[in-house]
Amino acid sequence: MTSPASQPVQGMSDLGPPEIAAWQKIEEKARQVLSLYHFSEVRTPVLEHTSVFTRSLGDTTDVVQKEMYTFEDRGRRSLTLRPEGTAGVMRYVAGQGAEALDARLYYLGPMFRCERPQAGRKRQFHQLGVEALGAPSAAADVEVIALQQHIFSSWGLRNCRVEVNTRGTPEDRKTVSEGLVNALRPHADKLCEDCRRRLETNVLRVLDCKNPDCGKVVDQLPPVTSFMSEVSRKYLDEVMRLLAMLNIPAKLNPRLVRGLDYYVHTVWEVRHPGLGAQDAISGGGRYRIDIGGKAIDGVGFAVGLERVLAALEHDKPEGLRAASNPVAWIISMGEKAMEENLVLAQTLRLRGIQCGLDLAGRSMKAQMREANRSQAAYAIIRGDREMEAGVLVLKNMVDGGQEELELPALIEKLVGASRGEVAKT
RNA sequence: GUGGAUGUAGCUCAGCUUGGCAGAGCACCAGGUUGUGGCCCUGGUCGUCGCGGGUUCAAAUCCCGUCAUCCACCCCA
Repeated sequence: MTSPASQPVQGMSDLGPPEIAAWQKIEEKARQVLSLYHFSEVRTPVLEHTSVFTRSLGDTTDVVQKEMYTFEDRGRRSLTLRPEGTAGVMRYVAGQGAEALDARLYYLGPMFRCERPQAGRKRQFHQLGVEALGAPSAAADVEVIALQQHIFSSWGLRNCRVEVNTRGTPEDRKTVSEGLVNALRPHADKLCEDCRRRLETNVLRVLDCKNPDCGKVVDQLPPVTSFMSEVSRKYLDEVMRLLAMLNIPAKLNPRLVRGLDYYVHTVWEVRHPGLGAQDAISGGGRYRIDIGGKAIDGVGFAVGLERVLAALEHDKPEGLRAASNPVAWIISMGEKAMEENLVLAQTLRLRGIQCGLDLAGRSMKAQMREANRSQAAYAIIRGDREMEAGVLVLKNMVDGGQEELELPALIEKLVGASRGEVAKT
């Protein structure tokens, strides 16, 4: 069953017919909402020059340092399987004309990170990402957060809320980290081992340490925004005010930290309870990325689709798993009838009626059982007996009633039933 | 990268402590019902016990290695 040759690579998995229906459903719903907000899809390659990521994500981030699938191709170029979507989209935008600098784009596809797999963390996983380019404004950030929430509610996602924070301007970074280090150093003895290391490498990470002792120290600190410029504080206030105006339930979380270097001003994250340790289903923020000599401003977010599906499993999948059932299942008795029924199936399908049939010559009972399993609304029975009489038996699989019809009448009836099905959904 | 748990039929799992014929439920197939599904009854099929090696008269069971999955850390979507 699980010989190495029959398994996918570690942390990667197949999506078969049982799972795929839900995937297609959430993709379709997301696309509908995205078009309401006038966003267009972009598809960039899965493989990029490594520098695309090292430059925009930051050389020292964990994603770049220890999670990327990087290798040399035959021309000895360093290539990397994309660990996230923004960098590639920015490379694309930089190659376009100036008018692309206010594009509204989204992408959907597999991302790769070579981490130790666990629940909610695959080595190949899928993200839906949105990038709204253009000069910074709180209103633009809020519009994108509103879009995100709109997509979530189209999926029927409940029990999740947005946490918002700010990273300030690029100029703020230095004062923030100096300020934090100075404020924390006197309490270094109360911090965990990891946080003492973070004091030197990445102070911001001390803020969201899960260790309760570190939390106590952090709670005593002056707010991070106090190390920032007036501009940054105003920007954050504006974002919170507009979110309230749009009735978007968002919580200011001064301890929220986002890992990638390109973020400025607004950052946010969405968590879902009941997902275990990997509970962030979406993360985003405003960014400024320098690429190809251009500085690109934008705001965006990325949603982890595997985690969304896990969250939906937890909430209530209502409506998301409905696979389309055939309208009719055709049952044949005898070889001659089976051939005629193959023709019938083709006729029905060309008329847009979804149907199935058994071509293996199995017993009536077996074929009926299959019809039942397929959840078809009707069974059509035609054997040699019906062939002689020039009729077909149409059986209603719900109430069990059946009638004999000639071919044209049967087709018309099924066309009607098929339309009814479509109208209902 | 660190620490822990698990891997037996298509699925969910028992059996492992103390080595002795490979099991249950669900699913699937057939019959009960000569051409009528779902419910019920009866019967049946399906296993390199994750993989490789070792110990032993004998290994699903004990030992070593390996691969994979899960949980937590780290980090992230």
